[in-house]
This record gives sequence, structure tokens and C-alpha cells, in this order.
Amino acid sequence: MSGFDVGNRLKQMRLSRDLSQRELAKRAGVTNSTISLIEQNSVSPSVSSLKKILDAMPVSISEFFAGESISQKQVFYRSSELTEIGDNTLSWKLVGARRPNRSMSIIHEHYPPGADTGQEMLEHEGEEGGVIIAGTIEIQVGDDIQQLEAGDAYYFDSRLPHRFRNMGTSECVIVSANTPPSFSDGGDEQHHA
Amino acid sequence: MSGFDVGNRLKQMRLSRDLSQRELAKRAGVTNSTISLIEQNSVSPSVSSLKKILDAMPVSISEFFAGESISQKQVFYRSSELTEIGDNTLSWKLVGARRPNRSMSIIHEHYPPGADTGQEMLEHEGEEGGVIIAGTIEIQVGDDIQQLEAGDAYYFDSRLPHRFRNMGTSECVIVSANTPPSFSDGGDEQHHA
DNA sequence: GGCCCTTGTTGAAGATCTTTTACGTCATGA
DNA sequence: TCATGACGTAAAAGATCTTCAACAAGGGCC
Repeated sequence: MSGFDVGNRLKQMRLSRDLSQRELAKRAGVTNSTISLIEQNSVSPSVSSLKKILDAMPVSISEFFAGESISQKQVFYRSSELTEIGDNTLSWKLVGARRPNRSMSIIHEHYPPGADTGQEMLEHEGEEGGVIIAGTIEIQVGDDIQQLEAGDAYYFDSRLPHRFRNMGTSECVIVSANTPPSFSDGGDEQHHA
Repeated sequence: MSGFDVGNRLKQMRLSRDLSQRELAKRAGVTNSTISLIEQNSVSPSVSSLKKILDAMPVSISEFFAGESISQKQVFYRSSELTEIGDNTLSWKLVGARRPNRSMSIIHEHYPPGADTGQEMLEHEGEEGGVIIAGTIEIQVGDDIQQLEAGDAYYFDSRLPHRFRNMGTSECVIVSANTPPSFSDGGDEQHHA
């Protein structure tokens, strides 16, 4: 049901650190019974208990749950296979748009002169960053506005309001990445950038 | 105590998907009260409940707990400011290398002719993807070997053994992204690619 | 053997989480 | 205006998790 074997995962991590159930329990501020029951999958621990236990190792929750599904899906994408989601002015090509549960979006972006993500600043979950390949771009993040050119780069928390504008006379090309993925293909398109 | 605001995080993810508590609860197979209480941090959900809820969005638990802190750190990086970690042959420029707790690495990679990540295949946690900007590159992932050229792209689970080689006669330029970050700056350098 | 300590497990009591069922608010529309 | 439905919230009952307090198995040592 769970799709992820919490008990065995915990046991592995505990044993690889040469800890007994009691020792780990003591460090975590829970009882040995708790750890025994969790390791046998007799219970599904509360997040707070699990966090206490993992903190004592220490292991982040994210790390603990990393690695479900290691299937070899499509790996290579020819230029023509990339999913294009731009309108007339912007051309945005997504890598692996149809891939479910991927943890990033990678986008090959082409901004013609005058292109603008709009006066209404973008804000959404996640982080994004990229490298300018050609041309120049004006990027605003929060109160900060900068002109970036080929070779420059950016990285910010996407919850900060942001905007991209090509104020130059030539096309600007950027390769960017978002996490978690901001774009999907078909269905429920989300905000962009 | 928890160090991580589960309630608000869940609320944000739910709202960003335009779901009501009841709708999400229905999809997840729990009741709306459960979601209400969790979002208010009145309870610490069991892992199994949280997983059911996240699966319905869908969001992996790992993703859910990834990242924190919405401070406005450095956003823009001039080409000369990028942290270069290559040796004589490879040039890899990291965006935001010193940024703590970022959830991605973004790298501007330059492979001269003959460059090779090595016969011993790379394997590590996470996912990675990128876009070829110039030149050609041979990438092997698992049993699959492909020659990619400018405009092509790739995306794969980094636990699959992989290798990059420039078999051509001109420099190959790639912009890639990894999550979680494979590279840090100083201290405990991890494997690459 | 007998003693002591450590290991992981388990039944019952206590604490916490989840559901049931309901309430109050805010739109929409007849 | 009143009805209807969707929204988030909350008290109490039910289900699950955590602790307490044992228990049995194994190893080291006199």
C-alpha cells in the first residue's frame, strides 16, 4: 500500500550506523518499542516521531524517502522531440515534459527582442536558475533588476516575485531549470517561469 | 520543534494546485478534517496519511520535505563570479555553489575534444538533465549510448551508471542541472556529473 | 551453572491521530 | 429573501501510534 518500505529503510540506516534500537531511541527521545514496531512495519510512525528518529542519525526526511522508482525511462531527447510550449513570441522547449514524477523541469528558452513574461510578477513554489547562452536579458527578482548577458547566470527562490524581459535587439537564449517542475505537458498547465 | 512547517507547506502545495481541502481529501482517501488539522499543525500526520495525501497531488515525500528558507540570497552571478571546479581538461562552472540548502546544482560545462568523465561509470543519488548548446557529446546511461548535438537534451536518474565523452573535434558546451545538488564548493566535494 | 548485561519483541495503558458529524461563513442564483 | 452549495473549522467517538513494563534469547565472565 505504502509503496515504500519505511521499516526496512529505517533498519538499514540504523544498522549501517551500528546503533541498537535502544541507543537510537535514546538519542531520538523515543522508546525502543517505537523503533521496534516501526521497523516491523507494525505501525506507520507520525511524521514528528520519524523526524526525531532521523534527526538522531542524522538523516533528512527527504534523504530517507529519496529513491522510489529507479526505472529507466526515456533518457535522450532530440531537439525535435522537445515539447514546445511557447506562444508566437516566446519559444520554450521542455526536456522530459511527459515524464511523471521528475523532480526538475529543464527548459531551453528563446526570447525574441521585446519578449516579456509580463508586468504582473510571477510567483510560485520552488527554486529556479539558469545560464544565459546568447543575447541579453533583464531579470527582476524582488526589488533587484539586472541586465545579464551570455555566460552570466541566476538562481533564486521562485516565491520571490520575478520577471524576464528581453530589452535588446537580438534573441536571448537561456537554459534554465526549475524544481519542483513548474511545467507539465497537457492538462493542467501551471503558471510559467 | 519540528523545524519544518508541515502544515503551511501542505497548504501551499494544495493551493498552488487549486484544490480544496475536500477535493484533495477525496482524492487521497482521507477526510477533509484530517487535512484541515494537518494544515493548522494541530496534529503531526502519520507517514501513511501524509503519503496518501501527497500521492494525490502528486508530490513525492522527498520533494515535500526538500527546501526551506525564502531569504533573498544572491540572485545574479556574473560569468566571472561562477565557481569553476574543472581540472585542466574540463571546465565546470557552478551557479550558486556556496548557496546553502539550494535544491539544484546548475552547471555551465565545457568539454574540450577528448574530455571524458572516465571509464568508471558515475552513479549517485538524484536526477540530472541538460541541454547541448554547442558541439557533440557521447552520453552513456545504463546500456544506452547516444551521440547528442546542439539542441538535443537528456534527463535521467543519476543512480543509473553514466558517462560523458567528447569524441568530436570541437569543444562541447552543455548547461545541466542536478537535484539534489551534487556539487558543493570547498569541503566535501562529492562525485561529479 | 549462575550472574549480568545487551539484544529485539510484545500486551496493555496512555497519548495522539483520524473520522464522524456538525457548525458558521461566504458566494451564487432562483 | 431564501435556498443551495462550497468553503474551512471543531467537538467527540473511534482508530492508530507511543510508552510502560515486562519477557525470552544470546553472549561474556566468574
